[in-house]
Amino acid sequence: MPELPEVETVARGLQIAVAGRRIVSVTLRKTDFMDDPSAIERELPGKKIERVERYGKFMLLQLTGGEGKAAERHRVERGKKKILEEGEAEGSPRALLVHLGMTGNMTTHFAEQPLGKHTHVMLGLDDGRELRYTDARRFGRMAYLAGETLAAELRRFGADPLLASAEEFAELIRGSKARIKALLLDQSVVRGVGNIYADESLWSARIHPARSGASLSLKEAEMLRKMLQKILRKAIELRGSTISDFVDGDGLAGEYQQHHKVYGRDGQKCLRCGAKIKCMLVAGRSSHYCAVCQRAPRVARRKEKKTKRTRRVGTSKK
DNA sequence: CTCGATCCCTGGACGC
DNA sequence: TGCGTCCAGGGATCGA
Repeated sequence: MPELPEVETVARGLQIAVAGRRIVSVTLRKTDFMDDPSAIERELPGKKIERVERYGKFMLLQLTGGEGKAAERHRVERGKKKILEEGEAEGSPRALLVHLGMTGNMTTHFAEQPLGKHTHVMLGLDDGRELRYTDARRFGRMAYLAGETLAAELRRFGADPLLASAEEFAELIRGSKARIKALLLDQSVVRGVGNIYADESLWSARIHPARSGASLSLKEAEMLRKMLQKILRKAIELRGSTISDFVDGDGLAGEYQQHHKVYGRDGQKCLRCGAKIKCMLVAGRSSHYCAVCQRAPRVARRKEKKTKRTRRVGTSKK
């Protein structure tokens, strides 16, 4: 499941593999995960991939230069005013935004290699290779954005956890009554953190996932920031976590899953105190924690005792 | 503002 | 072996 470290891993790989290459062709299969498939078909051919970087859980393929004939015609038709409004004037930034969702990946192939079952985008490159996007569940997203549209999209997201200062982070977290786990997962608060690294950092900082952000002391907020950064850096170093099938551009699995302290360890012993690791739903996500090391807020503690098991009956159909 | 519920989607795990 | 069912997860959206 690609979170910040996994996306960083893929982005770094692609920076080496495809930066400087020009896109010569675009072939799409399923397109329901794209904002505007026709824009992708129209705008990408002729563009050069200047660089590939990570933005939260997104990859940004920064594009420059040449337009396809169709794009040129399209522009002329719309007139200059409209173009400026949409921020597509000459020299304005353009990028292909790629979110890997749960099962997405982007890798280079030789054009003659057979397509995977869930490969939905093939970008032909000027050296004969293909940059392919594969995503079984299509929880990902792909969008071609430029100028102010691109800038506005990027503004929706919060701080990069690796860059956030102590003051900024504490303010973001302590300024909300929402539960800390929900805040960590909220991309408009902090960009890039998903379920695994939220649980891992909360365990390391000894903070219960159901605590309100506002209830954290300055010291706790700073501990959380430090642990989060430490964990993310280490995970990047180890090319992320491979739970089911995540691999980087070289087909290499990540190794950070071997360092998970709580995620997926429910029922096993806490590596710090030996108590049993528990799992509860917080912010709609399974949250792994140690009830001894991470002291629960009052409300949650009461709830934990009362609530046995709320099973929902599936919506049978078909 | 914050919450939970629901939907999207498919592979894999599990029960029978 | 082969069904059916449930579950995972990020994010959008909607109603409470």
